[in-house]
Amino acid sequence: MPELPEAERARQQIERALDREIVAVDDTDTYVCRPHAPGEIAAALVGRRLTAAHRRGKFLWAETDDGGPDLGLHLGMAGRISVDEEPAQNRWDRFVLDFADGGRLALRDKRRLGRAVIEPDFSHVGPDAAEVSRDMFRARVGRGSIALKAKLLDQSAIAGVGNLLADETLWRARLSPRRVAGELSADELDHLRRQLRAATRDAIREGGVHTGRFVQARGRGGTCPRDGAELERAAIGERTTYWCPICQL
DNA sequence: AGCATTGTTTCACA
DNA sequence: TTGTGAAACAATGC
Repeated sequence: MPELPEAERARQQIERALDREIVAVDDTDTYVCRPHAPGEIAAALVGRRLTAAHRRGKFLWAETDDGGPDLGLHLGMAGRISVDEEPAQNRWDRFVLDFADGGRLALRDKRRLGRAVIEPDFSHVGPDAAEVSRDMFRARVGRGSIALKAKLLDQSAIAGVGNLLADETLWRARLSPRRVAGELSADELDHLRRQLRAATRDAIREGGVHTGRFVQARGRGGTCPRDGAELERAAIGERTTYWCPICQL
């Protein structure tokens, strides 16, 4: 599920858990909490409160009071943030904060590719895909011999675009995922950035990347919503990619 | 049974 | 050293 729009939703959930005293932490999933040992995150957080929730791309973090450490969270391939919901049945709550008021915040993740960590390092994460400036976008996306689709997925170039949002954006921009990133013109890059912002904004408003017009058509191995052509399919950047061979050039 | 999967990290190689 | 590509990771769903 989680791409930038879902991560933004998760950030808003975390905001509901601010300013409440943390009385217990379940950090016993050593894979989700790696490289921390069990109890390490708990020792750092018990007695503190979360004071602000932030996001860059798909990476989330919360500040804590009294100069405490930041808590980094990532949804991985299937995670979501649940606040004040009943505990999940089958041990899908991989990381949990319990609050003094009886509420709780959980990283609920059927797979275990989500992540909880103290003092997260974002030094290799690029600017947020929804906020990146025109000049920054040209410089970071419009370079290299890599396929354009793969460049959009590179979180160190710009952060937040996942497989579905990439396909949706490229379709809107009428650009082929196979184009070489470094060979796009400045005009094409500006246009791509506009379409990326629009696709992201729409997805946040409508409730997720699944609501995208192209994503919906794509799932059913279908046809281009614009011209009805059979969609092309291939692995690009190690991810399954769909595009319209007629209108995406 | 086998394969694919909305993500990230790590490693090999040019 | 940098950029690129591929595999590993965990668990579920089709």
